[in-house]
Amino acid sequence: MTRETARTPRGGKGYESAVACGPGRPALADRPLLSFVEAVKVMALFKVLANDTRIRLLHHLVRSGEATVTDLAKTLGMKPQAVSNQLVRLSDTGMLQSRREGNNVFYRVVNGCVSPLLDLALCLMADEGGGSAKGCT
Amino acid sequence: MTRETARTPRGGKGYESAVACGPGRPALADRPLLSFVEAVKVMALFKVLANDTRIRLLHHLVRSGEATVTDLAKTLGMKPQAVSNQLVRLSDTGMLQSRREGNNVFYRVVNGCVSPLLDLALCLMADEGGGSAKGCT
DNA sequence: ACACGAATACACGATTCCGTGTATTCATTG
DNA sequence: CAATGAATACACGGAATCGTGTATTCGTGT
Repeated sequence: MTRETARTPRGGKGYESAVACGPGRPALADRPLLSFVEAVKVMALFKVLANDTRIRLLHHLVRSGEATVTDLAKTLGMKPQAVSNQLVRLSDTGMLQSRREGNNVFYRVVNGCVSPLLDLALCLMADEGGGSAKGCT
Repeated sequence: MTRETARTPRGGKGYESAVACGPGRPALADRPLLSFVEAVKVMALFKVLANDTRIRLLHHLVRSGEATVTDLAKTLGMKPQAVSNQLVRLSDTGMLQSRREGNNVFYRVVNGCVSPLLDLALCLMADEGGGSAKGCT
């Protein structure tokens, strides 16, 4: 309780959420502090994204719309087993969905948050290397 | 229960980036496929976020603007060593910045992407638990 | 100089994760 | 039915991660 000043007029204090995520969602800064279980949930989400293979899979799927396991395996230069493992993992989070057509299984992105999230990540990544004026918005 | 209809009118093909991340940035779907090193960089970023302690630290800092190590440690109910470790880790990515005042060290968020990223994560998390209509945008 | 608290640095034990290799299931074709 | 190819299930070895405990640095006050 030394200095409560600062109070940083950063964007998003009193605003609504920057991302259009349903109507009337309060801004992040106005939400009550994340509970432990909420934090664990968010952690689980980021944990799924914390893997270069899964990131490349997601980006390829965002670009192509749909792809089979072998197609993805060839594109990434990996074995189908490894790719399938990661695809299952991505499906468990609700980001992906599979569709069987004959002998092949097509995967596609079914959650609209995935693309913005990747975009924002690239954004933040660019800022790191950038100079002083950080912040994407 | 494979929903085969769909054919998903994937948003963001030909658009600019959904996140205002500098002018003229192409949409994610229009970018060339992520190279290996790019994917590794993004992975490193998500890896830092893939921890409940760091997430709660970030959220608390987004809310309070600035806080000391002991303050954060008390808020999270953890030892100062653990909190300091995670704060250093967050600082290495350029999300946080430290400022010394007397005996205490204040940390604060210095990258504008952090808040939207957390917001979007909560968003996606809500969708998972939600029913059928997935997608935040 | 000395003591005290805040913050950090470092090594250790337990846990988790990822790709590989092997085996199994599913669908098509001869 | 046998055979092939696609996809998945499962256990294994190597690597990374996290909080703890101990020791050290930094700043202040007596």
